[in-house]
Amino acid sequence: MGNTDVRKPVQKRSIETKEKILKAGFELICEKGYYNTNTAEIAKVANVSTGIVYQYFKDKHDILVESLQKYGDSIFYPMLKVSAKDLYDANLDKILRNMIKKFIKNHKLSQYAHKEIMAMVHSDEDVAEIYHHSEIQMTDNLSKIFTDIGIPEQDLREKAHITIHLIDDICHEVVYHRHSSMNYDVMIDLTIKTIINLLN
Amino acid sequence: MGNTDVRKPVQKRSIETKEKILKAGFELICEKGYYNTNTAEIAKVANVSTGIVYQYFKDKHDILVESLQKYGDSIFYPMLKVSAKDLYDANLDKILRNMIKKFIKNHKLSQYAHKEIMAMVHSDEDVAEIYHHSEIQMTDNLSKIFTDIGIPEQDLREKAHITIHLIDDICHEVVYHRHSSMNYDVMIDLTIKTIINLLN
Amino acid sequence: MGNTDVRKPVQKRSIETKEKILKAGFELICEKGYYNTNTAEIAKVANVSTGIVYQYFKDKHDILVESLQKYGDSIFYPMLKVSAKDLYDANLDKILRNMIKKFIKNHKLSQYAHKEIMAMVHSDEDVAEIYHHSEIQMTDNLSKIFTDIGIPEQDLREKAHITIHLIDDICHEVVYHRHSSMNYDVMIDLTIKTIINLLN
Amino acid sequence: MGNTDVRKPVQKRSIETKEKILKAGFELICEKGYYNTNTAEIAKVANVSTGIVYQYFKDKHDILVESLQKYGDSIFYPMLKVSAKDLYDANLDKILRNMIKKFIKNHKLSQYAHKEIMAMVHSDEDVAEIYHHSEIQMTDNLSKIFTDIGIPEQDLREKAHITIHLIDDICHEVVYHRHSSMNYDVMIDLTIKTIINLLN
DNA sequence: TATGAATGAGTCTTCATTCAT
DNA sequence: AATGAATGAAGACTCATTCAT
Repeated sequence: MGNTDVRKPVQKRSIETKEKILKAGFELICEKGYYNTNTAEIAKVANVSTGIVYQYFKDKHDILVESLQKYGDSIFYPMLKVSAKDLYDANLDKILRNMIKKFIKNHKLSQYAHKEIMAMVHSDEDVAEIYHHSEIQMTDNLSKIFTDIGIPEQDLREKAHITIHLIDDICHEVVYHRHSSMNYDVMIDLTIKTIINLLN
Repeated sequence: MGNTDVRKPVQKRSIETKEKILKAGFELICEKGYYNTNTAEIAKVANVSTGIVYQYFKDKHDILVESLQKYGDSIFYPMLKVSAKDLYDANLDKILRNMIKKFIKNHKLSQYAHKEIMAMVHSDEDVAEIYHHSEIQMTDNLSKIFTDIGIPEQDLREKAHITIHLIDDICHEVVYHRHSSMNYDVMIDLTIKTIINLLN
Repeated sequence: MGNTDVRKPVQKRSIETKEKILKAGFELICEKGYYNTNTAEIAKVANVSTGIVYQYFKDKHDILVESLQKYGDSIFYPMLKVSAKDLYDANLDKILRNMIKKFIKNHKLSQYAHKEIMAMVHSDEDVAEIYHHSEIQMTDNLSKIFTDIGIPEQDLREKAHITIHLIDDICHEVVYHRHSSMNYDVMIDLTIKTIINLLN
Repeated sequence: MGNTDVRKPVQKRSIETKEKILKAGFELICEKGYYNTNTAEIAKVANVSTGIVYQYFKDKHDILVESLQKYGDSIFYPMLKVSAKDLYDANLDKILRNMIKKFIKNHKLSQYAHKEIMAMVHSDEDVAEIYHHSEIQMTDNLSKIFTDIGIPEQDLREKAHITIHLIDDICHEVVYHRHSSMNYDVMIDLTIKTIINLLN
């Protein structure tokens, strides 16, 4: 009888509360990491009481999982959020440069998140599943983009996958900017050239 | 308070004890992650008492740092431990294939470690320093290898850096083998081809 | 890390809990000393969980400081809690005798406290500040009492200070009653006579 | 058979070792307090190993007790170490001033000790016994001095006792010098005057 | 006698989670 | 639906004491 399970909010107010928690949780975890974020803080940032958190989420881990399901893509592959407009001129070099630019611009949320979440992929089945689902989808997205602009079909998904990693790497390199001895403009050019070569 | 500095072991027994703790700590952290490993467990696996840990290490974090300094390379860049023999035939394709093979063979330790440590790079200055030091060194190593086998000098360090990431990515892809829809043999071939192209 | 500041209780229940902890902490510290009292015990005596203690106090030391701020005067200068009634007859001898009597009657709390706290004055800046603030206030109080009953103003604060110590000493002497060879009635008389002489 | 008790050193080297521990322990405890001093530190300052400490002392507490027995007087009543020379001119005012001067000069060791030890008097029977034995002896000493310089015998021990406290108080006042609003020269003069009056 | 490495019980503190209101 | 006070298990770290050498 007693419905002590996690509540599935239907009322508008409920939905908003859950949303606030999810957002606060995601932001804090991204910023400081899962283990350095506590539920009291999440509640505080979400502007709700600590108790209410457990009416919408089974436990802390659940907040992580649900927030990843909701916002994960934005940290996993921010550079792949290419709009139709970006693809309009169908110039591969431009498209790739756009992706990199976009990533760098939006990297705020990803500061800590990307790597930390990746780490959890190895210890947490739920996180792993979300991540790989996201990865496949992104690969498919990119494959489709490539098809659209006339890249030959052969091994396309494998190529897309490598491309994603190449972009991801150069982006992180630039964003975190750790190597003073490295010329980033050269690296970006090299990366783009490499991808274009890979695709042809 | 107190003058209980961290002990610098000189006697043989001391050195062994510190070694045991370091090894146990590193293995557990790699396997389960830093936050999921507690000092009592490290002591237990090392077969020592909890107290002794703090005679050799300032705190738990210190175990992480020292173990990374000691064993870090093996998780950061296992594929770059190329021997002179590997370079003997001077065939780039073979060298790269060897690296990948070596990585895959030795990935045991890296299970959890690589990603988690990378995550900490963003929250932990000490870890960041060790990692980036390692990264630079690996880039230099690879640059030297490339020079040795006659790759032109231009932008060599940038190219080496991209190469490392390409190898790293494909290795993880294969080791964790997540994507049933992906043909790994093709990916390896593509990666090697891409690198060779990049270098010429 | 985290934003778990110390809570400032506003609700009635909160205030009571904090009060209970403060009281338990103070009593235990007085009875057994700061270092021989542990937080688990404080919580137990206060009839709360160990965790809640740290919602109201930053740490164990904070319990000491706050309890001193609240109850300190009662152990530092119990004899100076003279009421207006005590001063009514304006007889110095009677006033002093009253102080001593009052101290002896109320010495329960001070069993361990007075000396231990005094000891901490030398190692603990916070305790020192509270104590000296209390000391000054007591000196001022007594000066005022003296002025009220017509003692000449010259060097009055210095005289009050010496007076306080003389009373304090005789009180402790009597309360702890260590010296079988000493006649306490004589000592009290001598002390009072000495003070009266000092003031004129 | 096995003589596992605490060793009574007879050989010269043994005696010296024990001495070193005693001295180091006493100094550290005086300086930082009993609870803030650990045995490892005592051993280090004494320049011996941690293990050897337990061949000469039953436990940490034993170090405290024995060191108090040996050096206690110097912190309990440093001002009473009057030499025959000091008494030569038989001027009470001068004698008392000398005591105060001597105390202030030698207060180094007493920094922390006096109060802390006093605190322990209330929780530690052994310390209590030592302290009170010392107190009685000092009272007797001073009584004898007073007799020697012709102070009338009546209630002499009680007077000596009060005198000791008066000197003790003024000395601490001056040494720790906390009250900017207090004129210490005046206080010293008042104290001496008070004592002289008390004795006549 | 002496060393100093090792022990492990004890202490403070944190935090995910529950509960009374 | 919501609050926030309360819980208590768990973890990092300390230190008096013992033990192998």
